[in-house]
Amino acid sequence: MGSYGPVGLTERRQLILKLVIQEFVETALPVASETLVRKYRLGVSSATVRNEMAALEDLGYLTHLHTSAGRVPTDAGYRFFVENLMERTSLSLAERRMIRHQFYQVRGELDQWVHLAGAVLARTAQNASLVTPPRAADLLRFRHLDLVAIHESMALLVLVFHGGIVKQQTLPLESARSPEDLRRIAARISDALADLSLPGIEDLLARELKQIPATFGEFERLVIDLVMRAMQSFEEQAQEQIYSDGLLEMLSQPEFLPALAREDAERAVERTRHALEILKSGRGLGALIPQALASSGVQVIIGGENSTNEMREYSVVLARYGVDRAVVGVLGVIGPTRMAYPRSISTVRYISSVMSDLLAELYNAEGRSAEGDVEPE
Amino acid sequence: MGSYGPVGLTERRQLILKLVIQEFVETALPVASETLVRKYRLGVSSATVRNEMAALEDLGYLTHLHTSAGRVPTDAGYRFFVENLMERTSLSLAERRMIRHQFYQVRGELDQWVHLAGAVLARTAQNASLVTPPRAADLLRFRHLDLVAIHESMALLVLVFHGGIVKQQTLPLESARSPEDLRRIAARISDALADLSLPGIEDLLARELKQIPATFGEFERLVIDLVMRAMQSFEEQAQEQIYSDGLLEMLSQPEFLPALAREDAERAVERTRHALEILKSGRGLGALIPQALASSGVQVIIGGENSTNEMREYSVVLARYGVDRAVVGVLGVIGPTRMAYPRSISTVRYISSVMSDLLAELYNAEGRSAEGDVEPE
DNA sequence: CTTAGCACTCACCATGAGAGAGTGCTAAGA
DNA sequence: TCTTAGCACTCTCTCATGGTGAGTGCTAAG
Repeated sequence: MGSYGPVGLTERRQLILKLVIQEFVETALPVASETLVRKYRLGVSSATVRNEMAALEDLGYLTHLHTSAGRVPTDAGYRFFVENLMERTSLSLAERRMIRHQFYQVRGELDQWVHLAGAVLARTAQNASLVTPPRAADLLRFRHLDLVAIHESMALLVLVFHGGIVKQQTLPLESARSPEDLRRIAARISDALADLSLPGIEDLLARELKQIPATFGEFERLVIDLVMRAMQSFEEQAQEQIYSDGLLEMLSQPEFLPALAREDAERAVERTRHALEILKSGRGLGALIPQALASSGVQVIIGGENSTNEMREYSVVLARYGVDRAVVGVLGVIGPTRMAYPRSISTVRYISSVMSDLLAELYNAEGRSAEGDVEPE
Repeated sequence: MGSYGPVGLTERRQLILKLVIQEFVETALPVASETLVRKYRLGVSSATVRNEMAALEDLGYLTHLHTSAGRVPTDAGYRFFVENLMERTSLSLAERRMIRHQFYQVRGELDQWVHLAGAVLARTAQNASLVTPPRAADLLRFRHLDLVAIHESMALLVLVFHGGIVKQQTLPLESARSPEDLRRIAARISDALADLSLPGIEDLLARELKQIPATFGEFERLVIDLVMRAMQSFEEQAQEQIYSDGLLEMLSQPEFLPALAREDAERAVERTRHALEILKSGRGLGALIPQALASSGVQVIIGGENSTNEMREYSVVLARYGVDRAVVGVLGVIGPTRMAYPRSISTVRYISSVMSDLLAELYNAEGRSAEGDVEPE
């Protein structure tokens, strides 16, 4: 009985904190001392539980909105729960199989991975999801380009970068050119720029300028210029790109449903708009991405721990995915602070590992999900 | 005074109907007889207006929710307004310039057009927008393919179809192949399949089978098979693809804001969820697309005119865009039946014409927006 | 055909009472 | 010293009530 936890909390208090959180996460209703005693056969009276709750409140782990309301966890309470009390679970075998299978079905279609990840995250964690597309770990590197004539005065420039990234761009033609001509030019430029990053291409051009018989003609220079501009703009917008899904799943949480939430229905509407704005604009989320890219492991940001005040009522569970030193991205779950953290965390961890495996195949390398302990199928 | 409108409505009744609709669209509040007299100096008493309103109600153009509430247009009322009363306006020159300019900035990036169209439609009409990507008018036609080695046992297959549609797909390699090898194979297949549709490719293969020295090796056959499968799945999912944007703009309409809408705030939440579901699932929208593709001109579907009951409270303004016999798509605006129809219609018409012009450049042809009367910049 | 006048209908709002849930405190018991 | 029964207290939620105001429908006179 006298055993103390990490922060001087008796075991019983830890148990009560844990139960309060579990109960609140499940019902979204403030939890009463009586409820705990009844539901979990605590073997003590509600008065005792009340005393313990009061202590937990003094310590900052719980609050209540008014005198006669049950207890609700604070951000600090959730934090303690996530770090010390929570049982680490995995997704069930059936769920993992199902998820693997879905990814297997689109394994050839690289551009579908991000969408699928977003959809699966959202459905599995019953919250909104965010996924950044896989990006070159350091600098974007050129792989290949192709020129396709559309008609006499217009061509399509197809760019392929490392990491399976494909971009398309139209290109006006001064004069008609034969397919063979275009093919030859494309091959020549592809070979010249192969595996170069943007600075690498700049170097190449600088060196090439000094040679008397110029390697590239005017048209080639135009194409290379377009390539560079595309790479430039791609790198600039790379950070901002956050794909998100599962708005509907998140809005099914009682926080957004006035029928269940006791408070005024207007609050629910405000929250909905707010959530929409956050997901659409990415404000408050953008700052989390570099942070998640820098650290390994699943990151949990709870409510007010967010840098922006806007995110005070939301928690975010993030992980990196990808292949080290080659291509990386971030994916995660966002929802109200009252979130099933164990499940969100295991979902994020698992999908991160699946995405990493997929990318590893592209790179012929070991996948590198955020956590070392990847669950195998 | 004795002049009669198309359906036996006196001119004064038509005027009153028009004013009720204008007023209701503006304020979202039921409009009272007194308000009309005061605001528009009708020169008659409110009692007279009430009599006229009662007549319009008998004719099915107006209703009111309860005895002591002002009048609200019915779907039939809106329909009559759109067909007979509404003044046809255009977007202002400044707006058109701005929009053209935005499209000009992404003119090279084909894949941005749809997003931009969605964003601009939504912002200009202050409602949600829907845009289907441009699709081949009849059958998808192959233009070109390219093979890029990623590593020894993996290649990227880049497919280019008519209409600037680009698809990517990974392709496992049985054995390592040199870039030249891949290039040669890609060129051979590209030439063989150029401009063919799916049935065309099937024909080609059937003919080719009869020749004793097979034109294509095993690997080539594999690639062609992938091409065919990609074309197949692309055509299958072509109809379903509806991009939508502007949810936030639509949710700014008073219908979704309990603060302004007098009714219960719960209704606002329900509506929000409902709108989300419609836009996300595309249920009720999918049916409208073929209809819009088939007819030229701006289509207006008002409330209950929608086939699905789900869409009873929404109106949709749609137009086709594209290049006849080559590539076409549909774009439009969706919002509550209480919608600024003239503005929505002119927005849809204008953006349809801009998109058509852009596509026409790709095709070296005349653009073909839904309406003949394209406003020039 | 128009309109002043007026009764009537309803939503809306503030008020207040009553019920119920849950706490905090106190004092007795182990 | 810890636990607990008992109880007062607090606060939300709900429901009923009556008053107010907006707006209509009707009637009868101009």
